[in-house]
Amino acid sequence: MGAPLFKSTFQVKDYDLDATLDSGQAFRWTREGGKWVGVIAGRWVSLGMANDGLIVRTTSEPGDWHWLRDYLQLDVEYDEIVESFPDDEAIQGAVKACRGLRLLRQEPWECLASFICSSSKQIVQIRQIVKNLCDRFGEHIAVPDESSDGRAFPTARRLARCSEGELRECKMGYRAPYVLGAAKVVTDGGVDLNALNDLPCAEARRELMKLPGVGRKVADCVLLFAYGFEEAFPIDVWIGRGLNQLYFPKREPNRKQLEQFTSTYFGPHAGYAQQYLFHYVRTVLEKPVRGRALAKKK
DNA sequence: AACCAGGACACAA
DNA sequence: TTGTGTCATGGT
Repeated sequence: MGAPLFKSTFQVKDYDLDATLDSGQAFRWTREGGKWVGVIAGRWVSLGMANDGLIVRTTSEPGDWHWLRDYLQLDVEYDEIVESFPDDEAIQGAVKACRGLRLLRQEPWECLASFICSSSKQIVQIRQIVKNLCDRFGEHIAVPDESSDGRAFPTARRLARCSEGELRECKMGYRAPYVLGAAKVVTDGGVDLNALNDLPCAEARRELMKLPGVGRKVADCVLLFAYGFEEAFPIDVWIGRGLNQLYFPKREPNRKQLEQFTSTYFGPHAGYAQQYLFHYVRTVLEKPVRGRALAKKK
């Protein structure tokens, strides 16, 4: 039979669970009957909202909830963050439309491997690749219902033992050698993921970019979503188009110029601003036109 | 049925 | 240093 389930409630305010778990920063959360089911640090977890309270069910012994508070970032000063944004129409509109959207604090290796797989992929496909990896190579974890199959995200050590073909069977295509190479470097200490917390953001970024398949954008995602470097501002195709539309409707700057702009303009919590803009352009601005409106001109 | 996706990389200029 | 073709796979 399944593992016993422990329930606890956390008082939260300004926390939009749906937006947070479904905004393209983490890829394993699934909706199951009004609740979100996922895995945090090898623990099966179910999350739900009711009466301004966050209801948590987990197979992990209650007591020290630090792993949960840290992952969900329950203790951040939300108001201070959104009030630090510049007072322009675009970002203020995004905050107004997405109030309660949060950044998570994910495990570095899972975040890193997932975003190596993310390049030039739609979010639904990234989720499928990550699921394939977990189903094939993740350790079994305790689950409340024996009919379900809970697994942790596979360790770097485990993936380093895979063949490139086994990874390609997870449908990650040309990213397979990247994931394999990164897993090997991380496993034999070429890059120490546990040491990046103590580095300045720029140095941590340089370390990450030593890994195969990790360029500026993937590195920034990991810096922001796993290490909490809030000055990191990942620029993908959506953010690039969004910034062009909202801030530079005529000029159309290139990627480097956008990096310059975003490194100062949005302030010390720029990474949060980035997540608001990302969610905003995807759920509000471009919904009716599905991208065509901003196609390359000429 | 084309077009594009939370890009990185080797290679050109 | 900045710009282009290529790389799998599948959603819309």
